[in-house]
Formats: sequence, structure tokens, C-alpha cells
Amino acid sequence: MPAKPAESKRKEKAALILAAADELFGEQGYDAVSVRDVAQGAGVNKALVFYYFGSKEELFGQVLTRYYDAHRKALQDALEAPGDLDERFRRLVDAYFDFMASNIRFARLVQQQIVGAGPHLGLIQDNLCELERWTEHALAGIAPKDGPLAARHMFVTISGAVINYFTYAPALGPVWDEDHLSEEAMAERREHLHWLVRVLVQGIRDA
Amino acid sequence: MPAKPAESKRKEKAALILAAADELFGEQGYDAVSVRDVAQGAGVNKALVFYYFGSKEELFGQVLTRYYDAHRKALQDALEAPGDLDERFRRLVDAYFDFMASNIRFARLVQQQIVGAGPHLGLIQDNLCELERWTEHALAGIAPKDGPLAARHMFVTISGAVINYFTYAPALGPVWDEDHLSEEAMAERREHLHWLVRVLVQGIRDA
DNA sequence: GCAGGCTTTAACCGAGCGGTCAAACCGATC
DNA sequence: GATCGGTTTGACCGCTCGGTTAAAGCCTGC
Repeated sequence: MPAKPAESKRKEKAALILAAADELFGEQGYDAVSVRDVAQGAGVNKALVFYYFGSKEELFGQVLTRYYDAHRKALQDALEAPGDLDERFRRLVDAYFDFMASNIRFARLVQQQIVGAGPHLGLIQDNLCELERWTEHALAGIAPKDGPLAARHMFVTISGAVINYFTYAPALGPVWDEDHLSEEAMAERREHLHWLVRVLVQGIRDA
Repeated sequence: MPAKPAESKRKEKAALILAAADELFGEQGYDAVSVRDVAQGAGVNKALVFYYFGSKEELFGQVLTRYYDAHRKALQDALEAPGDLDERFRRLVDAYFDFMASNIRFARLVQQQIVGAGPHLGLIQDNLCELERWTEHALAGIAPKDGPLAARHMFVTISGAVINYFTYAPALGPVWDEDHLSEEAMAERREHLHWLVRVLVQGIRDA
């Protein structure tokens, strides 16, 4: 790629800001990070953040939106591939886990918003509901429509099993002793999730 | 109770402040609530908050400590009662769920701290590790020491299934349509948890 | 009724926040 | 090399934050 087209040059600083915002918001939380922090992290003037993004809230919205687009795409791909019900459900959970594993800050961002009633709760709500509908779809035919074995209960249980592994990590350190995020630890958690899904599906069928 | 002993009178305003802090921190998050908000909520002067609690951070610490003491006691009682392993484990999960159900703000407070690296992460850490050790103890004899079926994996999965029901509530509204916190909905979730524990224990035994 | 010690208050402080703005800068185009 | 529009900047604004302080209020024992 020779001379950069003007378009991409314009976006360079904006991308820098977005990256810094992603890192800081994800690690310290929306409230705990100031626009000055973001600007310093990106190595630009504070006013430039407002020039490109308008407000702190909108900047945060763009960070979230970027994640959600990638998130939706990753899960959609997993659902669309062929296979029987068990296979597809297992792949959905896998894709969910993989996405969180390679976007750990995202998991923290989501929980921050949900639990703190952040400015973009609506975005999170939409996505969570979509995910729930996918679970419902994936479990259609074996899970009852209502009652304690309904798909929505499975969704809360399974998504908790996936997400909490990442969000609880800093607090579980002493008990886990090895690194949560090492290759081996992640592989083991993935195995646990596969086992969980198998046991849950079997449990539903037996009921 | 006739004339109040001087001691209890002294604590009256302090209790008022603590109650307001509990409610506001639990619902809006530590950062989002100012000491002015707490004072107004309690109907006292802002300076009084500092007179009794020294700082915002210490006030928050006392809110958390009160919860943790009650929390530990509730779970300890459940563990100490007699019964075989399955019975005791089920009762531990039940006690955990019940405590969260009657202290919904607590669940939110914990996740806020964990995910936002709040000032009292240490307190949360200690308690979470204790809870994990209890799980390990309760599952001793049937769960393997290591690998994807180890007690610590069960702990993350089960505690996620309990806690996320409460913390995700505001975001799942549209999909759940009935009230998460109604008598019937709670009873149904409890049934789901019982079923989950049964299925997990069975799954471990079959493995 | 007044002296002395908790309790409660209004007023204040410095710092940091999100956000604005006018001026400087800079790379094209003529 | 003048001009012009899109960047980038430093200085600034009003506001709210956590926290302090000096004085007023108030109860109690004498």
C-alpha cells in the first residue's frame, strides 16, 4: 500500500482514540476513566476526542457498537454452519466462549453496564435478547416452553458459566492459583462447558 | 421500649445514613452516587456522613461488611445442618439463592466491585474464596481434584447460575416478560437450580 | 443556669470533571 | 505564495466532587 488515501488518514487519530478508550473503559470502567485519560492514552489533545466523537458517552457507544458487531457476526457464523441440534448448540456456546476469550475487556464492559445501569443499557439489552432467542432456537424441540427447564433458564445458566469465568477471574486468583487465561486453563474451561452442555441436554431429555 | 439508651440514640443517624448508602450504591453504583446524594437520601447534612464514617470509601466498606457478615452466617447455617452430601450441597445452593433473593442489591454490589476493580475488591475476594472452599468441601469425594469437572469449575458455573439471575434481570426484561422477582418466578428459578445441581452431581458420578 | 462535650450545620476549599472556543497549524489547490 | 478547509491545540468555563472547619445547637450533670 503506497500513499494512504485521504480517507484512512483522517481516521487514523480517531482509531487511536477508540483503541485507548476501549482499553481504559474495559479495564477501569466508564465512570473511572476521564476523557483526559483517554486523550493521554491515545497521545492526542483532549479537545480532539470531542472533535471526532462529540461526547464521552458517544465515544463509549462506538466502543460498544464495534464489539457488538463483531460479537453478532461471530455467533451468527457458528449458528449457520450445518450439523444436528447438539452439534450446533455446542458450537454456539463454543463461539460465545471464544469471543469472550479473545475480547476479555468486552465481558467486563457488558457486566459493568448491566450492573451499573450505564448510558448504553439499551444496546446491551438488545444484544442479550438476541442471544437468548438464539439459545431458544437452538434448544427448540427438546426444551419445554415453560417451567424450570425452559430455554431462558438454560440461557442464564450457560451464559453465566461462560461470562463469569472471565469476569470473576481477578477475584478468584488465590483459589485458582494457575493463570485463568493461559492456554491450558482456557482449554480446561472449554472442556467443562462442553461437558456442561452435554449434561444439560441429556438432563432435559431424561426429564 | 421506654427511653432509648444513649448508645442506640447515637447510632440512629448513622443507621439512617448506612441505609441510604446501601440503597443508592446498590442501585446506581459506587461511582455514580455522591456523598451529597447519600446525605440527602438519609435526610441529614453532608458533613454528618464524614463525621460518622470518615470517608466515602469507608462508608461503602461498612455497607459491604454488613452484607458479608449476614451472607457468611446464612451459608454457614446451611452447611452445618446434618444430611448426606447431596442434601447438604443442595441446601448450600438454596441458601445462596435465598440470600441473594432477599438482598438483591448485594448481588449487584459484588459484581460492580469485581468488574470495576472497586476499592474493596479484597473483601469480595476473601468472601468468594471462602465460598469456593465450601463448594470444594461439599463436593469432596465425588468431584475430581483437577480437570474440567473439578469443584472450582462447578463453583463458577453454579454461582454464575445463581447470581446472574439477579444481575441480568434488568437487561432480560423484554425476553422474560413476567417479573423476575415475583414469588412464582423465583420459585421456578429455584427449581431450575435444584435440577441443575442434581444433573451436575449425576453427571460427575457418571463420568 | 451555666459549663462542657457530643452532634449537627452552613459555608467553604482545591481538584478534577465534561465540554467549548478561538486561534494556530498544515497540506492541498490555484 | 496567497488562500482555504479540515485538523489540532492550549486556555478556559461552569459545575460537581470528596473533604474540612468553625461555629451553632443541644443534652446532661452540677
